[in-house]
Amino acid sequence: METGAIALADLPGGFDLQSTVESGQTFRWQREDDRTYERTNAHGGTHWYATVHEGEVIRARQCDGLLEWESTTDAEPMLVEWLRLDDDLTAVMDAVPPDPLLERARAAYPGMRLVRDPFFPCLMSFICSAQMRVRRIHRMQSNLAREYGEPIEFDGRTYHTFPTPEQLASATEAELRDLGLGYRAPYVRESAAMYADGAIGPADLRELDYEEAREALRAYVGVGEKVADCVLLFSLGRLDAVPLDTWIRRAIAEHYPHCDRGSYGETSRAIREEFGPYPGYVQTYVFHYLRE
DNA sequence: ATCCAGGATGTAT
DNA sequence: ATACATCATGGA
Repeated sequence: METGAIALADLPGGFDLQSTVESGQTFRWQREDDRTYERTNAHGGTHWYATVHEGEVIRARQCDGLLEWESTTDAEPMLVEWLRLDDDLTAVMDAVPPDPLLERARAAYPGMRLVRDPFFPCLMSFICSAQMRVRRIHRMQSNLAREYGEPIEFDGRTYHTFPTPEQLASATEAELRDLGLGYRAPYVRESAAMYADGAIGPADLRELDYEEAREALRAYVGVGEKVADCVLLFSLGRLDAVPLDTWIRRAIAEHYPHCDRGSYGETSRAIREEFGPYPGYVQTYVFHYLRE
């Protein structure tokens, strides 16, 4: 086992592990007490979380100004990438427009960062997210990993990789429905097969501008404008993407009715101007704030 | 029981 | 382009 710690005091804007990995951006981190996304009375902040990527297990917790980690490999570069520890969060926060709702949301979770999740698990997660509650989306991804991923032993516990596109494409619709995916089962199967078969991926998407990329992602089954925005924001680092989900639409109706332009595309443009130079960050703070 | 959840799809207009 | 019904499932 390799271990290490990242000093958080040096990070501009700080960091908060719990809100970052339990704010509905990523569904591949598991609390070691198996209570991820459950409402708890605990103060939070010192839980161990675990994730698996490319066959490597990483456990991390935040304690005394450190992000401590234990892993099958040197986890520091992965943590920096996945948790966007390279973002200047101070600059992001300073740029939040002086608006009551936005400032309340920003102040509610100091140190919360966007994530930079791997493309395929992110795509599958948000295909599953349609008309689902956050905790259930997380449960669905855990079910997929347990049933179709590869088990890895680490420090006396069994972890699972997220299934490869081929592994998910080989599942039957009935099997996926048994995991609680409901009508999203064929979407997951079909889109996994598409990606395994060479459909558009991160490298291609990086060459497109934001709205082109959003449109291109809709080629996947079960991916509309909103899910595409989630993948662009939480995986591809398009910080201008603003997923218009039920919570944000509610906020628009209540606080920014002038931004409701009828269509998704036009409302998106209007709200991106309202949210300032880092609209994706602001969206995620508002979402987490309203949902809690 | 009834309603709702990080919506997308197919169909009709 | 826009409006509408329909799609599973679990939790409150």
